[in-house]
Amino acid sequence: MPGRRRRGRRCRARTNRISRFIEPCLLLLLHRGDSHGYDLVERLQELGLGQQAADSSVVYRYLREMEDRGFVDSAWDTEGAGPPRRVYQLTAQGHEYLTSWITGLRETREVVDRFLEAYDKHMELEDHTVLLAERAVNVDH
Amino acid sequence: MPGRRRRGRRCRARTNRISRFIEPCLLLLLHRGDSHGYDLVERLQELGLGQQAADSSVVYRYLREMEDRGFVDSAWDTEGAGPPRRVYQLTAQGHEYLTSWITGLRETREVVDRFLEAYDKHMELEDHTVLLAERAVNVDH
DNA sequence: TAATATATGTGCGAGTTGCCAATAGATGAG
DNA sequence: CTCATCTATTGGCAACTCGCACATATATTA
Repeated sequence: MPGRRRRGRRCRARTNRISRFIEPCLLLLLHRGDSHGYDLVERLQELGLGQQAADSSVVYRYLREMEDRGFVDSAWDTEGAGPPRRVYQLTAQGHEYLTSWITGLRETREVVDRFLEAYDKHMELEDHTVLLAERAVNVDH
Repeated sequence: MPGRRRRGRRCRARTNRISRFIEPCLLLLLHRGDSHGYDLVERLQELGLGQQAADSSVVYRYLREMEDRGFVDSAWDTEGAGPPRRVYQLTAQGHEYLTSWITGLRETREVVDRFLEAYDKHMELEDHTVLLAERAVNVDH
């Protein structure tokens, strides 16, 4: 038999597992109009991505990464109140990237749907079997 | 203005981003009946998680981790042909864990649904505006 | 005996992400 | 004026994830 094992219990992951989903959300918000990071953090909640607030550092990081990849442009806005804002604008490439995210999400939804259906069907069958078994017992007595 | 930036372009992630989804798939398969890793790798494809094969090392890793967490039990099967198999069996805790995964996935589906609807609605409105604008131009001329 | 299929496992390196701290301008209270 | 606070952006780190390549071992077949 292959190698032994049994390792120490690790502390469970605290990962959100949805934060990559922030990317298309940001792209959609920017498609509705130019905006800066701090504002986007707040507007992400309205989009309702699981009702929990997105971490701001994550949002800023995605914005910078997307700029590096050419999906958004940025410019400093020193007008208006408060410290200067870096205002982001969607590029043509960013728009394409958003549509590719959309197709990807539609596929994801189908995969999840298929899985949930498989689960429901399996559980239904099991219930049915259990019912039949119980009925059989009742008939026997 | 806060700190400078502009970092080197990184090579894009090759992560599947769905592989955590392997976990509930394995649990469902084990709910249908005891099985060993090599077999589960193949049956994962039938469950259709994006048509691409799951990496076997990932599957084995999840199985071991789930055993550490008490969601499955394992026993060596030296009967039958070929090298010995570690046969996994779902525990009561594993069953609970599966149902918690199911509720989580239903939520995920709703979040994705809401997002796709928001996208469609936004794009519809935009098309409409563009149509109106074009019509206005036609009327003007 | 050597190649192949079955079956399980380890190690590594690159990538991801939540949390916390640093920076800095604007604003309002005392 | 000075200090606290709000707005706004960014950097760093430690923990975790995951695909890939490889190691191991048994059974089957050529």
